[in-house]
Amino acid sequence: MSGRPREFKDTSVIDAAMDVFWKNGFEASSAQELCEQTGLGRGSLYNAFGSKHELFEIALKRYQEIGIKEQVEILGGPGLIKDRLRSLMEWAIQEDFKETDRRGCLTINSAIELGGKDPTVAALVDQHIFNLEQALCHVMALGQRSGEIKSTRPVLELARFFLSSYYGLRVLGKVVQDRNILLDVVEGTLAAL
Amino acid sequence: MSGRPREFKDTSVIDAAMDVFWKNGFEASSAQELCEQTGLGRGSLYNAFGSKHELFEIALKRYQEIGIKEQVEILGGPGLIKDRLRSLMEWAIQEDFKETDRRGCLTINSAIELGGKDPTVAALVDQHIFNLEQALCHVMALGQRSGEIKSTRPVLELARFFLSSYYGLRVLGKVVQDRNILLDVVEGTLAAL
DNA sequence: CTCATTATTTAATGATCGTTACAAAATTAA
DNA sequence: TTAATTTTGTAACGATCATTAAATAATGAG
Repeated sequence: MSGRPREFKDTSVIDAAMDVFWKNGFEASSAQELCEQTGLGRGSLYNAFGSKHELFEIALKRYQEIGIKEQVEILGGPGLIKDRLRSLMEWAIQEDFKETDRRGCLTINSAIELGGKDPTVAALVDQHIFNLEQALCHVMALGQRSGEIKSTRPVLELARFFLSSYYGLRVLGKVVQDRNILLDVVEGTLAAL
Repeated sequence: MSGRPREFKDTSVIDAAMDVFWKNGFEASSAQELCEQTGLGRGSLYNAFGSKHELFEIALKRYQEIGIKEQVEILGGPGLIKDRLRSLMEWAIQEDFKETDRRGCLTINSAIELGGKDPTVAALVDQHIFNLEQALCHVMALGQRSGEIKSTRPVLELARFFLSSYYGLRVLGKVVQDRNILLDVVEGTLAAL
């Protein structure tokens, strides 16, 4: 049965690969850089993960798991509903301005780069969007109940509307240098709820 | 002075190149496909445009010129302000669902793929965003004056907020298969103004 | 120890990448 | 017609692409 044991932890390799794809995108990430950053030889990497695309899928899944957890945590935190939604957007802004190379959101990056031609990636993103939509529905419902969020609109519409604005924010965060633009988006979005 | 005359129209070559970049993205567009779709030989293409990247910049500029013209035209059309804004979003949805391969918006695609690492492209996108923001400011001001748009918020904030939601819509249009999601975004956004 | 199994390392695969060199063709100026 | 200039077509450039083949190393089972 079991032969030579692996010399690496799957999780840390995937995290390293995730960073590479996050920084470069899928096409611009070479097997060489993947090997350098993960510390694996070519043979090991392909033996363990099959192909660049399969590794990408795994990395994207990991990113989404981490991301949805963080986001749900922010949305489920203490305080007013609108403050939680604000925290989510401010967290995104901080993410985008953290590093000089503007990595953005890997899910959105993947949706744009591959979503139109890669059904597997499209499905992954679609599912993630659904999960975020669900979490947002939950908070919107809470907000409506407490009177913090207007009840003139269905929660699903509110959730989807917020989601769209949030994703637009992350697109803008990729290129815009004037942070005030992003802050206006936050204020405008919250004022709409 | 002038030697052998060119056998092609610059505009049609740029349009063809634009389609290639739009469909594939920058990295995934090869010089070979560019030659095939433009009809030019490698020599001619490089002699005329210098490099793949320069050609891309030109194609992106052309796309933005056409796009901003269409968008301004929609925003400056007849009818209620909110109907014009709705038309803009519906136009985007129709664009995204027109073809099976979901090309999305070339400006956003470029922002995501290159914006974080390519200052030239980032500046191009930034400028385009500014132009759209200006156009939206103008319409928002009109709407406030006529009472169609709420006056409790500054026009710049409203414009930026709408822009963000609009860009988010285009991201969602890349992967989402349920058109109702996009329609909810439209309704939610308009209801917020 | 021996054997089967799995991982690692290294080198190499054919393909394709963006770009260029070069000669032939087509034009204008003299 | 000749010279200068620019475009075109073709062939090739070295580099890099993702992937794999093959040999070696390390483990557990019998």
